[in-house]
Amino acid sequence: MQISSRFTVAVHIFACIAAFEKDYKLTSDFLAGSVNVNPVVIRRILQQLKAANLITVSRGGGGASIVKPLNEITLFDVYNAVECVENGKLFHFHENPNPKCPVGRNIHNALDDKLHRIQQAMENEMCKITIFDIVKDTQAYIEQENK
Amino acid sequence: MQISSRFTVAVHIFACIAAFEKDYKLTSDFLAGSVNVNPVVIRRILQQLKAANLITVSRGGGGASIVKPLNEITLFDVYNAVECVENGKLFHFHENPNPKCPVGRNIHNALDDKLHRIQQAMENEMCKITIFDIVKDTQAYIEQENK
DNA sequence: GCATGTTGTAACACTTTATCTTACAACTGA
DNA sequence: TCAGTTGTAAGATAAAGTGTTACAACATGC
Repeated sequence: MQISSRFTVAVHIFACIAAFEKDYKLTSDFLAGSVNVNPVVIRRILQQLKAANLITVSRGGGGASIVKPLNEITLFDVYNAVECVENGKLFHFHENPNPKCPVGRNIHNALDDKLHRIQQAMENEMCKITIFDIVKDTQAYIEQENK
Repeated sequence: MQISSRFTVAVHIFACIAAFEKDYKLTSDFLAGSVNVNPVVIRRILQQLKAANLITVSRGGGGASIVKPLNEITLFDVYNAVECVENGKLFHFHENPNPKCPVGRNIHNALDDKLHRIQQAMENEMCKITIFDIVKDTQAYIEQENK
């Protein structure tokens, strides 16, 4: 199964805030319009990003804003914030290998470190990419349109 | 969401075949006993591994066997064979960003290559690990038990 | 203080996917 | 021919993702 679209939606939200914070109030309705999902979906993700100390959301008044420099927020931070995988484990290991079978009771030992290495490789790459990179490239594509 | 347990089950199957092929006939029932799932689940995975030319399954007679040297089968081969993600895309991108919004119509452009890099990092690591590594380590753990 | 707009969150519906299970025809080797 | 096994369909169940409605809590401007 794929990694939940919450992740790409969250990145989209950051890109929107960065692009429009000077000109608009970034309400869940506004963001929902750009992402094209229900505002409640946006609010739920905003809550997760807020819990991870990546953004603030103004109750009552409305609007979200980013609390750190864009180049200090990595895709891994966002990925973690929106909890795309259970317990941080990318792979779902079959639950009950047979302990009476020599292979069954040792497959976890033999495989776990390798699965972990694979996951690490992915997460390392996520750490290398920041929201700033996304915002910069998005702007570049937008400017390219205006030529 | 996590990557389907079909993947770890498939690896478990390889470990079993390698460990027991001299002493037992590797039927779906036997494998199901070690993995601790329904034999039909095993058969379906065996079909996928067979379609990827990694194993053969004897109809009628029964039993599965591996068709290549263990060190020529990577975890990536297995992962691909059991189709853990749709269209080979690890990330589920939200379907309909708003084309009327500058960010909405460019977020795909700005993000796709980065998601691809992340996926590549993971797949590269998978390519580095072979079934031989798993089998070897499993045997090591089994021998350790007998001390 | 009140009206207005917004957030935070619960509740529920719907869809999709994974996983499990039963059943049985097709096949193979003894 | 028989016994054991595979291949596969069909349906059950469970879990997660996603969409939607509703509404209390809250902040701000007037």
